[in-house]
Amino acid sequence: MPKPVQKEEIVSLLEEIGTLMRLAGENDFRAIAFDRAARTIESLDDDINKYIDDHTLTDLKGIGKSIANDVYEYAETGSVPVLEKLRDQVPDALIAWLGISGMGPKKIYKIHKALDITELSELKEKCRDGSVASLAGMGEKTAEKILKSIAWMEEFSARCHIDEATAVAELFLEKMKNADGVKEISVAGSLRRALETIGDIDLLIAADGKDAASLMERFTGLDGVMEVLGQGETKSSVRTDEGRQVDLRIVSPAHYPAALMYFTGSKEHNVAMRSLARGKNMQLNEYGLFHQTDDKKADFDRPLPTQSENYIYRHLGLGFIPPELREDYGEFDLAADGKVPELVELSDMRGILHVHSTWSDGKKSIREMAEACIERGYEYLGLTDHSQSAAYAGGLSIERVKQQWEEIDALNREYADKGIDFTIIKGIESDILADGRLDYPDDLLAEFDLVIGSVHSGLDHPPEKMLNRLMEAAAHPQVHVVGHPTGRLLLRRDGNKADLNRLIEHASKHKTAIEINANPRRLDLDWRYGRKARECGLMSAVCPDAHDIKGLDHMRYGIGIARKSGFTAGHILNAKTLADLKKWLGK
DNA sequence: GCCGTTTTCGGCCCGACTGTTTTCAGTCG
Ligand SMILES: Nc1nc2c(ncn2[C@H]2C[C@H](O)[C@@H](COP(=O)(O)OP(=O)(O)OP(=O)(O)O)O2)c(=O)[nH]1
Ligand SMILES: [Mg+2]
Ligand SMILES: [Mg+2]
Ligand SMILES: [Zn+2]
Repeated sequence: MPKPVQKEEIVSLLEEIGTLMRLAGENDFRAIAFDRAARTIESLDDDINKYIDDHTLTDLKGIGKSIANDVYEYAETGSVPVLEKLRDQVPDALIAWLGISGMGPKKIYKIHKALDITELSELKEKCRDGSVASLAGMGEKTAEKILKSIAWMEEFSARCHIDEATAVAELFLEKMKNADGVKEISVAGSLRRALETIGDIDLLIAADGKDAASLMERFTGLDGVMEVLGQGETKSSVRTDEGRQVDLRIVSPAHYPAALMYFTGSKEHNVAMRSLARGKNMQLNEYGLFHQTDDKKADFDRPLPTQSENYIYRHLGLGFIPPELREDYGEFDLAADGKVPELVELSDMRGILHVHSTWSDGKKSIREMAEACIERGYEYLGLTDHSQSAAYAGGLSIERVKQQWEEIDALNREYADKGIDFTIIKGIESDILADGRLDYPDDLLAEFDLVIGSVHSGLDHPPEKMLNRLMEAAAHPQVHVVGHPTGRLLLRRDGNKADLNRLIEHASKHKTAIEINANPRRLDLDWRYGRKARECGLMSAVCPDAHDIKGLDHMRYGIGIARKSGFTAGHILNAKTLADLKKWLGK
């Protein structure tokens, strides 16, 4: 029996093979096969070791005999011959060079071979001293561009949080939308899909051909544009002062729907759509959906009607797929059967859960937070300050809890007297202690109307132990919601590696919800667990985890993740009316 | 390397921009 492996190990193993293959100049389709296999393993929601023990990996899509045997071999021996051979051929250090924009596998391998260098520092040196420019197919500009790209890479991170990207996008939208000739304008790319982190910001404009050039000029000349990375007739890219890349694509109004679909992606969704089209003797690109010519190219003289994205899905026998679902992560199965869920919307939300006040580490009083909720049209606020062990965050002693309840009671009476239809719910975000117990005696916990159990300490516990803590909390009769289950901080700190598929099964069984923490630094539970969660009938809650008033406006990002998860309003606790929520909490 | 109610071999998404080239490869979206 081979020793158990972690899913993540296999994923990075396959990714490394694929990447090194490309660098080694292998057939790209072979490399793509390894990438695809990695994606399949990554999306597995049961134990990979079962497939390894039973030798059934080839049941999975994109995994054939060859890759399956590589994985079995790895599980047995800890190494794979094909990878060892590739490592001999291509130094691992070259993988870092792929982060330099404008540098792909061909250039990297060529420079590495011709100049016998592998380190980034050496590459910089050889760009400066003219060695790179003297290579065939390269020149002065090549070397300059490499140096510039390395500088960008070292100064700015490749991806950013979604709130930062949203702010950049809104600024550019504002500055472009009233320009002469703009007929339509939209955010596209990962931001439109509400991905948890954003690489660059993609904008699409519909305009007549005569206006395109002046719009491009306007875009590349905007305040805050530090550098123009490229400028053509239909698309341009710039870098902002903050180091974010913004791409603009301009198409004529007739092409706008197809272009919006293309530019929204994801790449994997696009590839799947285009393959589907070919399978039906049609060709899909950013200009539309077309019948085929005899040599299976797009016949631009024979377009199908595409007045909206929806038309394109229809022609391909699919229901409309909302942008958030376009990740090639199961949406085609849903859309083919007409089973795309009616996704939850921000306007479905009736109340706010998981908010901190000055009683613990929040910046605003209960009254201030409550009034901000009222202004935003919410019916209730589930106040959840930190519990007593969270000394670092001003966690509440039992005595303070009781004092807080008095303040809440007084505020609720005041709202009732004034005829304001708003209720503050007595809640707590209780630490899940190292042994899985909660942070107050059960009889006190029972007096709260809302208990969120979250891990804030012992973050380095091994996966199995962490899972046990989370499962124990989920099974605790007084716990309603498990908070930010992995504890990840996007772009900063990986979350714990507990098997969340098992937590989801367990929580569903005990009728405990798992939150989607809407803070753009967390967005945890991750949307990739949505399918599993829906299968298990898990409830969730979209929680701002707000420590100040601005934090309440993070709800939109949490809703994005809830939609990516495939959740309807029926899956979300705080889409319930207060009466229904109370019924659920009191179960 | 993977896959198949049009196939077990021959496809695998498709177009824009750049730089170095003299007709296109490489990279990116
Ligand atoms: N058909 C096709 N479309 C692509 C390809 N690469 C990118 N696109 C489309 C889909 C992408 O969502 C869109 C924008 O590209 P980006 O590189 O900005 O990717 P995206 O925004 O999805 O992710 P990001 O957060 O920017 O890394 O362009 C491709 O290889 N083929
Ligand atoms: Mg993008
Ligand atoms: Mg882009
Ligand atoms: Zn917390």
